[in-house]
Amino acid sequence: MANVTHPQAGAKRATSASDPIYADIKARILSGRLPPATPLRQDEIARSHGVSKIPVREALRRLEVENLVVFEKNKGATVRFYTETEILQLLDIRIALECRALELAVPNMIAADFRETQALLRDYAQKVEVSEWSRLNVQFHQMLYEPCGNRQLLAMIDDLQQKLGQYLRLLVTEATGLERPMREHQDILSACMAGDVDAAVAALRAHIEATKKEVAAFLRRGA
Amino acid sequence: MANVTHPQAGAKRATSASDPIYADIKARILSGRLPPATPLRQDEIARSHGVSKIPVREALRRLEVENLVVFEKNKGATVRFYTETEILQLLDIRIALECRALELAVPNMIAADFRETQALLRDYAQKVEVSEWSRLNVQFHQMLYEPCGNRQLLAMIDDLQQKLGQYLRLLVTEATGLERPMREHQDILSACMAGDVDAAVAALRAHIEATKKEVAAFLRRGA
DNA sequence: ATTGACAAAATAGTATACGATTTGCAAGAA
DNA sequence: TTCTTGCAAATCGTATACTATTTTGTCAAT
Repeated sequence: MANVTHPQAGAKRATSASDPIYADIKARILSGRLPPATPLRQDEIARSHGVSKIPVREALRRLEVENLVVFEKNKGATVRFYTETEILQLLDIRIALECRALELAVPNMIAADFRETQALLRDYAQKVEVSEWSRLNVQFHQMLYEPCGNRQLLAMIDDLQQKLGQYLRLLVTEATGLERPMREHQDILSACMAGDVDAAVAALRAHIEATKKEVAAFLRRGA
Repeated sequence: MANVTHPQAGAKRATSASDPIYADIKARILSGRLPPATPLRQDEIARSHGVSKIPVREALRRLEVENLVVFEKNKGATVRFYTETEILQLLDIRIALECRALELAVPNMIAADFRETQALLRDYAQKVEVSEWSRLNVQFHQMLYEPCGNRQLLAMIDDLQQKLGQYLRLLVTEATGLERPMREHQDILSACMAGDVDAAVAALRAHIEATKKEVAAFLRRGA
């Protein structure tokens, strides 16, 4: 079954006209520049990218599968929004995926991993800019999971992070402050360094559950 | 943020020409009728469905995002295959998602759930047809997770099951026999009925890990 | 003023058409 | 024979063009 010479092996698929359009719209949705319910006019996108509607539609169909846009027959595509319930459910899925990734990663971590992650946490504590917090937070989590060696799992985690970021970028950091997350991050890392898988997973789970509670409160207050 | 009147709320999107094509090709890939590396000729598919290439390409782009087909520039789409490593990694993701779903589901289970699931297991034991085993197995798992109430999570589990089924439909049941899985299924259900979340999750995890070992052995033998 | 009907404009969806790339095959050279 | 080389056919990718549906704007009747 394994077949190294087959085209799809390493294959960064050569680019088609829909690829840059796909990437552009996706980035704009995930960054919040295209808020939920924004209509995505095909002619307009086509014109702005200097192509016809066909690659545009292909890009939009791809985003549809990723649950980032919604098609309505003869009305076109709009940026999808997630309900409060769905956002909280995504956090439950985060717990599943990230705990598993960490569980698989801990046995593979080496000294260099610990050094780099520890250094990241130090930077984290010193940054004052709120916009940096979010980026560093994501990076911390990625560094924890990366040694798990399961690319598909890492991709799913990344996908979730981006979707949630679209809604939570500001809140979590601003509303929460840094103390709790920082303390929890350190707990997780310490358990990893001790090689205690169960403790690390428990700490991570508690961390995400705490985040979930904050998010739930925030959304109740009417986001 | 919640908005019941918004178009995308309940929204079964009205059908476009690419929908039936998408569904057809997806079903044929997942059932194994279109084996990995099969080229998917756009003109041919278009002709057989009585449409032009455009809806066909949209369908294929959707399948590409789902990792079911691969595009190569100017060569078109082929059915994607997963390597042995990737299949085993999918099983690791199964552990993550299904254990989480069960954990969330157990507290929501009611007497009727137990009755139906128990009945299913009895049927299971009496069926002789191998083809039925696989279907009943999937159904058993779905019934366990359904009370978790997280549609997105259930959809992801279903997606995984189908992708794995494409490769493992026969093997797992034929190579393994029924004794082990049956015993493990009963263990899981008993723990659920006792309301013991931890025991249920532990039993499920052991069940999937055992499956993973069998799959690994099967694949090593050269599937 | 408000509503209803209808025409006009905008937009979506898809077939057709065509240039570009790849593939298959045959003929000739090593 | 085996390896090039060079068409010809097949196939892909996308622009153009046309139809169908939805939205918008206008005007008359209430």
